[in-house]
Amino acid sequence: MQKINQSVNFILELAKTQAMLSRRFDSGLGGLGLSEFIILYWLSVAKGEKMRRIDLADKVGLTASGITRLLLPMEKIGLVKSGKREADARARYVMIAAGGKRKLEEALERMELLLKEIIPTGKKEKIQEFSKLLDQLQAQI
Amino acid sequence: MQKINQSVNFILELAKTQAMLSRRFDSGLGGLGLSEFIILYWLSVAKGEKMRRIDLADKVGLTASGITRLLLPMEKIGLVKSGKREADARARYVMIAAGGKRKLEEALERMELLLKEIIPTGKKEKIQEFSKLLDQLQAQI
DNA sequence: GAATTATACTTGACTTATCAAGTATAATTT
DNA sequence: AAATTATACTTGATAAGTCAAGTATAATTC
Repeated sequence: MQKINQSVNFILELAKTQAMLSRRFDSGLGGLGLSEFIILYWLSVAKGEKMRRIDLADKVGLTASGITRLLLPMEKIGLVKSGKREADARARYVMIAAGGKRKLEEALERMELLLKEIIPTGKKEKIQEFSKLLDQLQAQI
Repeated sequence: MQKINQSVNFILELAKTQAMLSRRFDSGLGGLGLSEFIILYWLSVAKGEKMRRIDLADKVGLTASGITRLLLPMEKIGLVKSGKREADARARYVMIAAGGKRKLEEALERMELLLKEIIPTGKKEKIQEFSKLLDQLQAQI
């Protein structure tokens, strides 16, 4: 099974990095899982601090079903709340709740600290460049 | 929750890309999940085509427990097989089985096709550079 | 060489997602 | 305006992992 394609190698690296990072963040964000963090972040920057579930799924990269499942316990413990949508009865808004804002702010600080240890200072520019590349890849998946 | 740190943004992009990619690969590799593919790949390039579970876990980026759980059904359907290790009775070898080799080869072809659609031809060099950076990040996690 | 500590692996209980199918509403076609 | 198709969301069944704790063996320390 000899020489490996560079693109395939990239997938291996990406998968490994993500597996390691999500484990690290799941246990280092003050009780917030990485996915919960990401959801709260997108809600916090959304116009009116609310989004349709489907748009949230799109931002996060998960399925609508996955979002439903993640939001359920988050709503139960007061991180988010739900609201109807007048214009379209199929959709429901999700909003970040007060508890979610507090948790997010705390988690953001912790994440920045962790990232300081993980990402070498000199690589900041490369990181930004790669974020753009990832964006382009997403468009093709 | 204003402006976002570039490193944090990178994490969001990475998580999203990985979520999208693994969904795509899970359903596009001829019945092999992405993690199964990765496991088979590492076994296929290992010296003697066998590895200790712990070394496999390290290569893949998952926990030993996760590897145990993944290998169980893979062994049952003939993708891998297990062997003892004479020198150390704590460890067990995993080996790629004939069925695993066939599946891997097929999956590798499919993945290369998918990646041709996803990764722009001009970005090959960037991708390689990115892989190296990911390697460096892993060392800090 | 006995006791301690470390390593390799597995297991129970649980979480985080997936897919396929179902429900309800909205938009489009005829 | 009735029928069809598309969208937004949820649900049942299941997969893919995690962590904490347990078992067995190996290595180290005293």
